Amino acid sequence: MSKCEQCIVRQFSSLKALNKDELLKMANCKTSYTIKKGEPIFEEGDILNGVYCIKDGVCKLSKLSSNGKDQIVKLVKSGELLGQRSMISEEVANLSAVALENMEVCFIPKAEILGFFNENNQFSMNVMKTICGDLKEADDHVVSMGQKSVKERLAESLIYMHETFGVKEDGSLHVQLSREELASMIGTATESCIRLLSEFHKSNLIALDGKKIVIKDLAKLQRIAESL
Amino acid sequence: MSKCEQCIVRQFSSLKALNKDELLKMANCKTSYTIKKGEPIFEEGDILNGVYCIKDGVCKLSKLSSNGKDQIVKLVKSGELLGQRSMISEEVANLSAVALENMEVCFIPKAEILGFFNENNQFSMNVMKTICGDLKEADDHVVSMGQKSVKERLAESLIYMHETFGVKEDGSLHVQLSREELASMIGTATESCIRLLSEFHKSNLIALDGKKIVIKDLAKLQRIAESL
DNA sequence: TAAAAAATATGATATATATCATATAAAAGC
DNA sequence: GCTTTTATATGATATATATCATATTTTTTA
Repeated sequence: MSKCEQCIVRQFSSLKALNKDELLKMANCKTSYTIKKGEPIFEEGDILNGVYCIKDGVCKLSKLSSNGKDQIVKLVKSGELLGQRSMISEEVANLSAVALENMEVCFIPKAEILGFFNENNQFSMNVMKTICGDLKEADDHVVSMGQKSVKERLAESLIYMHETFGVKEDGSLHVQLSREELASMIGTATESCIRLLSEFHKSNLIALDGKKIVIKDLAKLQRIAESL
Repeated sequence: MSKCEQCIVRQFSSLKALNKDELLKMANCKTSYTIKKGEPIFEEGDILNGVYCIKDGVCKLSKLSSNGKDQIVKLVKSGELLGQRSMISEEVANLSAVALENMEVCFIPKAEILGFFNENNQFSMNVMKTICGDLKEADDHVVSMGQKSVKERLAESLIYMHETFGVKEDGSLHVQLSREELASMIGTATESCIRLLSEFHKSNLIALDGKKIVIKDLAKLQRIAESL
């Protein structure tokens, strides 16, 4: 069993506040497992009796709207924690988490986390700051959705993926979404999304090769995203 | 100076966890003031050196989009706290807060709140739960904005105002927004908002009298909001 | 590897929504 | 109380986006 000490999640998440003892305790109660591309980590409505540490891979957080379609709310990458909100609110999950690539995650039981809350003030503070950051992002997301056109939102999403998850050796976005998923992130019809991608391609803003997307003119995309 | 003990904010917010001593300390360092309809409590970019308790009145939280238009993100009523997120994140305000009616608020300095964080675990936990609740609301808001039509969102907003802020003696919504504000909450053009209100009026779902809106058929509005 | 299924792409068309114009009504200022 | 300004309302039109249809490509499965 690995000791959590060198884990990427520890370096990037609230867990960096934990001391050696706490890490050891955590290592002893965690469960590690792998999740294949396309499989859920949890689904909306599930009771989460703890949090998930993402050791490797990217997943999408989405919610089913009453019109029967999914809206992707956020993408989450390795180093982050999942399920904190539901655990703290003592509510079932509000969003579903589905793997976009093969993933490695660890599950840490609620009791353990609550223990850290009581004993480690810095850890509590870190969690609080993370959730505050999520809230700010979500508010900004609402503003985009309310005020920007689909084209602007597509440009914005491409930039977001570029900046947050980076590119592969060949320069293509690391996160590969299907056109349907990209549309469900932007809040538009799949066909509209495809059409706008073609348009960006024709204007030489991006290159397309199957699911691969290469951003060729970040500056111009940025101007589009900012309604300029 | 009032002692905070009987204050409505204490009854409804995270502050309910404070004991008599803490309330007294708070009463001694708070500043109360009134804010007239249309005036800001704070604006995005402001440094907030504390939190605001809303004793009376309703305000809107909004953010300026790059297209030059405001998006209203949330409405906040008496009994709630404002500015917690910015204070915890140690960032400038992400949203502007503007009074929709005459308001009475108290300002509590940051140092005081941080003191409660350290000494009163229940208070910290309450704040955390509040912010988690806000995050859930914001995520749900993103889903609405992405998946619902303007008509559905208008129905949804009317229901939200009805349920959250209630009605006056004459049955009209307690919160009165201008058509422009309502549009900026839904994320649409003012004219579109006006047209849809007229349509709801003609279909006998609502009654209109100047800024007053009376919901006449909540069930049917609910069905519209749910895309049914 | 062939066949079937799913994803991507694009055209034609319908619909929702934005924009511009203008009229009327309400509110604010003098 | 009258004038000016601002908000509301509605029509005409333009534009963005959704929907439906169908072709093509890619992926999956047998």
